Amino acid sequence: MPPAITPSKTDAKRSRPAQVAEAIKSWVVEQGLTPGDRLPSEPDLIAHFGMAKGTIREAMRILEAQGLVKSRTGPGGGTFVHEVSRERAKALLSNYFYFKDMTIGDVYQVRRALEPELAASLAGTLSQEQLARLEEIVAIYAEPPQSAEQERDQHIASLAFHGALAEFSRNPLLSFVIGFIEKLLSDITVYRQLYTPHNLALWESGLDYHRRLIAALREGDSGAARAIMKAHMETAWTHMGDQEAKALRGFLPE
Amino acid sequence: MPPAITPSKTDAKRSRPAQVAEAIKSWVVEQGLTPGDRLPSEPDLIAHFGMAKGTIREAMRILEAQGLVKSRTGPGGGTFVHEVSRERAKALLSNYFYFKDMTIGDVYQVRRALEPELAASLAGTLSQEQLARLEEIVAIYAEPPQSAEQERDQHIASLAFHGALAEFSRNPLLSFVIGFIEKLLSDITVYRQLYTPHNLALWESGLDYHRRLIAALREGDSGAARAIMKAHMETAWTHMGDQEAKALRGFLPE
DNA sequence: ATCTATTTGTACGTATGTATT
DNA sequence: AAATACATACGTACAAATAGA
Repeated sequence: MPPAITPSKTDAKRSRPAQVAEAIKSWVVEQGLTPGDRLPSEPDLIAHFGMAKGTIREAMRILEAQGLVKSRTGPGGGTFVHEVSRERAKALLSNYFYFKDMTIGDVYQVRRALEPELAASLAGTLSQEQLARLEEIVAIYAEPPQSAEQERDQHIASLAFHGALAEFSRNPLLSFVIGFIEKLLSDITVYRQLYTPHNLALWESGLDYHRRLIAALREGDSGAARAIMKAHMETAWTHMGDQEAKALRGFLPE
Repeated sequence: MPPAITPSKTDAKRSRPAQVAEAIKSWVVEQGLTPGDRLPSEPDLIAHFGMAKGTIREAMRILEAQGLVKSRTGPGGGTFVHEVSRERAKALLSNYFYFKDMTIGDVYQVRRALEPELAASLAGTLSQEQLARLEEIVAIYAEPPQSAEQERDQHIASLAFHGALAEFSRNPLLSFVIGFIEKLLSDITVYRQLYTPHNLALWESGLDYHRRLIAALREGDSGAARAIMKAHMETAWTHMGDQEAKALRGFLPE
């Protein structure tokens, strides 16, 4: 059942493949197709739109680049509707910020507002497995780092702690934004060695915050969770120093 | 100057066009190309990668779908690096949330945390033109609506007020997230007639909040701006009622 | 394990737009 | 107005991958 869309609509400006991609997208929405559903085969689309193979394929690539479909070869193969993955969405959004001058301070302005809210909303909602997962992560930086490499790994892990909290949230928007922030900071740590020069006091306080947070989450003490996270963010914020002006730029992930 | 990347790297899983797109992307980063810079011509890329035209073109479509390049025909034409636009980034991110069950309540949980912060950070930083723009927007809903259509337009405008504030921010991340939220709510209003059934008291309070906010922003009173926005959000939040459970879904914009 | 059918993936040559000079 | 330089579109042929007999 090929899409019932006219080949060339009023938006004459756009390229043919872009128009086709758009038509297929609307068709998917109209039909209420869900992940796993199959799109018409390449030959079918060629016949239906009356266009060349290359044109149809380019359209498919557009949809694929957006993470909306995935193709498989072979019998029973074809192109299938695909749920845009979290990772894909983060990567695409990173492209946008690549061209922006964003500072660590900018990121923390958002973190300070959102992370306490996340912590509060998570209190009392986590399963034993999820709490255990958090403790696993904390264990990675339970001891002071012995090398620069280990210090970096610990820094990544402490960011992953926040990423895990984000994943546990039932609020897709809050979850995504905090997860994206974690990726931003994590990428910058990996690609640019931009992590706090070792500071024993800061490391100790961070560890303590994370442990107290887990306790508050386990006990379902929403107010305490919020307060702990708030203090955690403020501490990190005040210790950022000159790094806050540092722009994070220079990578186009995928 | 063709990219100095090997045609087929270790990631054998990905399709050829995807690999080429990735190679070109890294090359752009390495070369430090900026928006407006030209990529090698199609024939050059074909020669360099030793691949067929179609393959190269599909790669270009991938980059174009991500908003990273734009092509022009004619002499002096070609494919050019392009800054990912705000609109494109929002559309791509919308694709992600299309598959999520997000409620109005979820959106407001984030709004309540971010909007007051935005308001506070904007106090005293706005130009006369920007303040005038805000007042222009407020004028649209200065009088009670006369029709359902006008009511919708006013609702969109009051959302645009927040969108304008977001655009005025110098924090790209905060700006984008709030702008994206505005788009989400705005789209849902247009596509689903999902706006508050008319409530004169609520309309009046919203108008009042916006006006007082402009005054606080003009006077540079950061604390007042934050407090006003906070109260504004809380009021809207408490008046949401049963709508907060309503999922916003059903559109794949571009 | 081999063949076979199905469906996407790649290659290449040619023709058609489109905008600049 | 015409030539030029570039992307865009078409059509066919063949290659690769995968599931099933």
